[in-house]
Amino acid sequence: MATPDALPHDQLPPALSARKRLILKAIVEAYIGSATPVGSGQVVREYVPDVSSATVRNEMVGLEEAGLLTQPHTSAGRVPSEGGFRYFVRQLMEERALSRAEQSTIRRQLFAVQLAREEWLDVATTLLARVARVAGIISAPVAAQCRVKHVELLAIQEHLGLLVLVLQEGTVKQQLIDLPEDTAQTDLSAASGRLNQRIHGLSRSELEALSEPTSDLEAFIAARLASLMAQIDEHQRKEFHHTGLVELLELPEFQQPEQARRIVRLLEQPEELFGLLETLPWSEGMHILIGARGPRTAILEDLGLVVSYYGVESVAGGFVGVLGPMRLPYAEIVPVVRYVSQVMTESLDDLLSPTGPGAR
Amino acid sequence: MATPDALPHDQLPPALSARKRLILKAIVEAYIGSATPVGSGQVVREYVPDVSSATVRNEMVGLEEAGLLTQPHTSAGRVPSEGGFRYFVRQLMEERALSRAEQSTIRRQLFAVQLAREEWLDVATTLLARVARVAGIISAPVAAQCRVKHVELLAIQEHLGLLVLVLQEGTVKQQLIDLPEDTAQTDLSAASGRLNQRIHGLSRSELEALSEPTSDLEAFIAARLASLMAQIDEHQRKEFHHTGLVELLELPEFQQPEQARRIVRLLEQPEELFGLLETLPWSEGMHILIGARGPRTAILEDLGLVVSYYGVESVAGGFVGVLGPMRLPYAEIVPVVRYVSQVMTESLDDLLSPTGPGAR
DNA sequence: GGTTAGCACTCATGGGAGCAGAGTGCTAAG
DNA sequence: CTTAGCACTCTGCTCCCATGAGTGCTAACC
Repeated sequence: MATPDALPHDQLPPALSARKRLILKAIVEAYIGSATPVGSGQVVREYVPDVSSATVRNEMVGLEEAGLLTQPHTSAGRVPSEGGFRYFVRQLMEERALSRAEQSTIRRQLFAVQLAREEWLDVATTLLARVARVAGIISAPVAAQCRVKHVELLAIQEHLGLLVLVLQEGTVKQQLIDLPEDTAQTDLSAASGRLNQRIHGLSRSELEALSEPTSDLEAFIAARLASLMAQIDEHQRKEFHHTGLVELLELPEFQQPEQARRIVRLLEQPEELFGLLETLPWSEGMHILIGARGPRTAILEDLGLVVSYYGVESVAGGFVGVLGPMRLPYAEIVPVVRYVSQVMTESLDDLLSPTGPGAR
Repeated sequence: MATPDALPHDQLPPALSARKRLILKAIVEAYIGSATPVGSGQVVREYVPDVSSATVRNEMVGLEEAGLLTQPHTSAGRVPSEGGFRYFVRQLMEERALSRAEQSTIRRQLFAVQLAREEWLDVATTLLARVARVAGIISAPVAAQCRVKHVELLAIQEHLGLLVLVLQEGTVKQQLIDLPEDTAQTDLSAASGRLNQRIHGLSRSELEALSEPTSDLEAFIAARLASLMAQIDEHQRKEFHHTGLVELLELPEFQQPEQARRIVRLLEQPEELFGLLETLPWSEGMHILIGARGPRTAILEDLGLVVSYYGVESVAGGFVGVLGPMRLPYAEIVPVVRYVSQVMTESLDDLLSPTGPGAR
């Protein structure tokens, strides 16, 4: 099957006259605001008062031939096509700069939960939701191999122990395990203490490759630890948070039950979304995906996705961003997503640095 | 404001002839299956072949006068009213018994995650979703005060410690905290060891009332512990899981965007649902709420809710159940919800008993 | 040559009118 | 008390038409 993932007009955007660009920008902005087709009259009235509607109409014909606009039917106004939105995002959009106040709000909230890493993604999503207003907000950690920072085994009851694992990025996981025989807490502490000195910073596979266990108990702990880490690596890739679904369903594009179900499915059963995110190169940071362009992005038909990678590759990280209708207010959202991911990366760096967060 | 929470015909259900009951049962069952009004012809054809449709019509007039049926319009069939559904659930429904196989599936899955208490509610919801087919499934832990089983403080870095708290019902919570000064792990272990002997089984408020700390460090740990427990008590009441939203949105009753939004809101922003659940007396176990009957249950208009309490009052517990359209297949769902909550209670009992789960 | 006024054309939308079908309520007979 | 028969009611559907928004084209204008 051919993969039309890159259309020619997208690699080399068509050169447009200044006025065509102005009109396209006007139409996209108007459409983002209203979700209704934009007519030549409206463009003149609200955006380009110094030409006539007939001129605008002539230009619109050109824009339509360039594949940037479409007409739902003959006597409706114009709607930006996928290509039109992409052109807008790349060439026309003027990103709104974040104010000092907005920046510090974001920064404050994300650093506030730095010690409660488990709630981090929830905070990030609600933060995005508040700033970006209407939109489905997603955040998902990326499946990097987790690495040990510290491990401890506590005896809770006879035969019952609690394995506590602190990961390098600051999250803590634990699991109740059956203890092999009556084991004193002191033995457990000693064994895990010795183990700690050897496994700091190791991933699951490295842990398993570790040789020469000093004692049976140590080997036992290491085995349980490896199993827990395998679970985490497996489970982490499935963690996914979202907010704003209710607001999303109030938008006109989701009044048709079919469309509503599509976006609910995407957010509630995010496997497909994960599959898509995995294909994005991390290095580029920001990604703006608009509509379907091939089998992989078929799920994004009529939708827009603004995501950014955060974190440190191969240690800890993931995606945060906004999913919504194709007519997202990109000029507002892009800077917010960029800044949030940036602060999240900083915060992670902070925690991963040897001095720890107390050193700030 | 008057609270019409109890209508007369609900306290004392009207006495109906055997045939009326038969016909009502037929109509409710047919409507649960099809979501379309049921005509006299259909009743005769599919449920009561030994009378004529005219007879059924005559009986239906009586049922309508009793408030158990309604007519969407003159020439449509009958639809059960809220009262009709309630009557059905109380008097007519024959609960489908769970097979051995179903019981053991439920039991196996819930006990399988006994050691990973954090995933418990997710397992419960997906379990219910699978058995109950189409419906929004909820599970929410009830805000009981959490009680200490064991506490441990680990030094992770200079100035940075990890407070690990095992709660009596088997869940584990942890928090990174700043350590007061350079403290050796041995000091921490000793202090938390001493503390453990005194705080076993205490709730937050009891912990705070605890007198005579043996050392500064011990007092410090106790204070941080109390703060963490306060957070848990606060946060736990907000935990809420659900599944099956996508399937729910495919039902005919949720094709109108307005109705779809209502149920999505209920599941995504469950505060209102919590408010309702809190008013239910725990002692009764099973609750079947049908439609709106007063200010409190206004959110349930056109909806049906089957929930059961699980757990041990004032220690740990919550609600599991099914939320969906009013025409839920109650005869299928009620036994499943009952059994699931029963097994969850057992599993909790098991864990709370002094011997622990290993003793099974 | 680009721009604009003028105008015919197209097409979605919304309001009846007419029709078929389902289901009822009533009446009178069994 | 039950039931066959029948008139009646109401929805859903289709067809039709008027309305209006917005276009595309042409010819005049600067």
